[in-house]
Amino acid sequence: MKVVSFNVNSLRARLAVVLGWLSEFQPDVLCTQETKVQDVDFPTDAFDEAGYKYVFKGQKSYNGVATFSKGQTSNVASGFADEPKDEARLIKTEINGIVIVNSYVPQGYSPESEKFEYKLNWFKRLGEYFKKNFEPTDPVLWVGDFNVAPKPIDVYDPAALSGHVCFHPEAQKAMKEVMAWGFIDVFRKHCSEAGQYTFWDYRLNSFKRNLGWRLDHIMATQPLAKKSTDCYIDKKPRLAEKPSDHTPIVAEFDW
Amino acid sequence: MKVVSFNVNSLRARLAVVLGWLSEFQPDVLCTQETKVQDVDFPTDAFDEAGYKYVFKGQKSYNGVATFSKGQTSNVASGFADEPKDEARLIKTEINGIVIVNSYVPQGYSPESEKFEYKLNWFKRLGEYFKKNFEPTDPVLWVGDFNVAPKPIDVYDPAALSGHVCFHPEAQKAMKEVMAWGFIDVFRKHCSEAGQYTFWDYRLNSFKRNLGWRLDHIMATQPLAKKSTDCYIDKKPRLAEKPSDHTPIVAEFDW
DNA sequence: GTTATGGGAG
DNA sequence: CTCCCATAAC
Repeated sequence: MKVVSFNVNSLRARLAVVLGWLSEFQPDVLCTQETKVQDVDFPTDAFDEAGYKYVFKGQKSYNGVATFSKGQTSNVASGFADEPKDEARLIKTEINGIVIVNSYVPQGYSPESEKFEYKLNWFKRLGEYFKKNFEPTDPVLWVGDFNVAPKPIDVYDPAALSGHVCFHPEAQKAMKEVMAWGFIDVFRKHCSEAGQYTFWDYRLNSFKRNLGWRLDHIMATQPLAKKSTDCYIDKKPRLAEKPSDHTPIVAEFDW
Repeated sequence: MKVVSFNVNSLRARLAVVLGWLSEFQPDVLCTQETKVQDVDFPTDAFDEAGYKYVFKGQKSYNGVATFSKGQTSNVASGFADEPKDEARLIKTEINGIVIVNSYVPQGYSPESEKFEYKLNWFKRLGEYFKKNFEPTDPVLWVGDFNVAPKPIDVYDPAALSGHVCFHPEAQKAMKEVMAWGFIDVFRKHCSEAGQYTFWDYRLNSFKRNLGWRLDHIMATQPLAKKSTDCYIDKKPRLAEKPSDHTPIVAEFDW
């Protein structure tokens, strides 16, 4: 079973890239973030033709998540139960006996801002969400753009980026506390290399110089993690005609 | 010798269409209007690669003209000599012994507006320009988007469009007075059919219903007109991925 | 840089 | 419907 996370930076602007990549890569599950499309405008037809099921939660201009799958989806829910008016950043579904939580964690703007507080709190709420709804012994995947590079090895220049909202001790701690419930970093199970990134700023020619960040993750509970056979970042979509600033991360499971 | 006029409605937005069409059609001269690009941003590299020379006069957002050619250009001049601060609507060059005046005549907004006065006056100044600089016995081409359909046969519904700035007796008269100096309508020399248009409004599905206007013209002085062998409108670019609202008009000369 | 928006223009 | 712009977010 092949599961992917990909921040598409507008699903409609990236439609050709996403469809081409789906067709070539044939993942079982594709979790996308920053779809930037309202539900009413979601391009369902294109994915019907591609033979994928979909669940989505979007809003105008910003955020938005969508999960595509070959197999049937069930028990779909979006956002946190207590906060129906939240931004479109979380969608849960069950596919093939696995709970898949697709999340677009707030970026946080600056460490002094309210948005950063919102980010830290969002992680906290997500931690409570897992505790309340699942057990670490369940097959659960937490997937998406976390807007956090967990360790110095996960950014191109830890010294220069020190204190950035996506490489900030408090953000790292907030993420770690969610992890502590029972998640394993599937990528780091398979690869301990430096220089492995999923995001490059559009500016500065950062992709060509590999000035990147590892912000997109596939986390699995123990029963799933022990069945993972591979995890890798696919940089091909970043070389497409209209690349996103993120690139897909792929995990494979014996499931 | 193949000469073309094409209002591209943004040269940069239409770059792929224009390059593809150039490569397929191989005209000797291509006059474009509404390039909507400042000279500093002109996409010279793409046309260098395509093997075309270019002369251009542009401005931000609106108007702009560019003439492309396989052969060498000389004696380039833009605008009217007396009005250096005019909009970028006229560029003259000489190619292969022919004077080529590429013009984007003001649209005129509404018959009551100052812009319509400007349009009528622009034709008048152009008439004086020809009188002052050339003889009707010279090989001169006046080419471009004139924003005038000269006769009822040149619009899809003369009754409904009566009084429109592009089908207005005063605009038609102003254009006719420039013609009277010594120009022949090369298209009408070869084709007297109705329903032959070069412009369709993006709205209303007008292209599919052929609700068009013949606004783009290739006019020639006698020595050139008598050597014209064909003149036709090529609707293929209007079927491209990103069509302009205009389509090219092509003239061929034994020259 | 690249996406989005809304307003102005045709 | 398709451009342009300015602004905002990342």
